[in-house]
Amino acid sequence: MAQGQNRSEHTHGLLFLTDEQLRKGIEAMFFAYRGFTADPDRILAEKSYGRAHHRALHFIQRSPGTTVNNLLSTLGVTKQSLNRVLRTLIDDGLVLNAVGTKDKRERHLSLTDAGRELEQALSNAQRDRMRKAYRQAGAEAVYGFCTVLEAMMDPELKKHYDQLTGGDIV
Amino acid sequence: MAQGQNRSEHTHGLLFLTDEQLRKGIEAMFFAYRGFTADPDRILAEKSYGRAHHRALHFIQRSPGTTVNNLLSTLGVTKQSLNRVLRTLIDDGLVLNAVGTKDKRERHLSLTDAGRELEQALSNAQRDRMRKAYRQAGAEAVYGFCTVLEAMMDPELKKHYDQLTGGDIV
DNA sequence: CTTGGAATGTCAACAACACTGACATATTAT
DNA sequence: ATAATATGTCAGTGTTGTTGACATTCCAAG
Repeated sequence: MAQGQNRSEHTHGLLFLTDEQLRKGIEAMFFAYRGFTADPDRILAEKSYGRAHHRALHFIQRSPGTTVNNLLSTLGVTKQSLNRVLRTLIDDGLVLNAVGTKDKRERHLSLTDAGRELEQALSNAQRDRMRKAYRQAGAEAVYGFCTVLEAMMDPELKKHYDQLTGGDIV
Repeated sequence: MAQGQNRSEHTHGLLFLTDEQLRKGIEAMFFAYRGFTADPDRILAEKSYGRAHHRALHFIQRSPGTTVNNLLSTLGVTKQSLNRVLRTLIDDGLVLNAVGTKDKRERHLSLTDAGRELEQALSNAQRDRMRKAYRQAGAEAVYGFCTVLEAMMDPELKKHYDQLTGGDIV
């Protein structure tokens, strides 16, 4: 299917992108995302948690002491939706909810030891797959991988990403 | 945050992957996937369809005449879940459901003109973002992007992907 | 030709996770 | 005092996934 032409586009740095090539990239995203979430999903199912719990744990771990509002805009869900998840995590003793010292309206979220433990288990599973994929693909590919993903983000989401990662990946 | 070291890892082709770097890749997938689905989601919301409808339309367009069972294993959902979606698409006149000629148990799925029209609108929106990201990132990056995504897939899903794409991307 | 199994469709119930809208409370800012 | 902010909560709804059960249709093997 015109693979020679495709390769030449690649090696010559030209981008004559056909709909077919774009469609392949779309399908790659679809199938890869399934793999991306598969391992944590298995762990979560055991503890009757869902993906939403994983996301909350991840970003709380990533920004300990973050406020509910900040987490809200990072995750891009409604407060009711986030609250349902946070409620169970707090009740189960995985997340701490501390009243702010400067502004007492704010609640600062952090993980308990148990919360860190689960977050670690989930992250390890996800990182294992990511590490294998990285190793298999090679450093150049990883660099390109992140570059394209960053270019795919909505500007508003990119801000959150940059804030978390310091704007540079790999 | 040790970016000089990161860059050297990249340029020297070595992969000393820290948990921090892997975590960044994970967040890139998370934020990018949100952007990836954002544009089709807006169109779908207007017509009160969901992502599941988009996926069905996409893979039926991709393999016209495919059977329900094949679609089932590609999408990785239960037949009840898929059937609910197919039902509405067939009733709304977007999908055709033809009894198999050789094996009359099988149903062969294809798009009507209206179905093709919606699928095109959805795909165009998604491809536009993908195209911009590809152009912005460059050909080398695109190649790496697909390589890493492919390495991230479950072997079972990779089969479906290879079957659809012919095993070579970009 | 009967029978077993495969492919499909459908019903019911349920759960996760998103949404909207409304309302309460505490706190801070004006 | 009053307005705005940050958070929490209640109620209702929708999409998408799940299980389990059951019927139908049809192919293929005995």
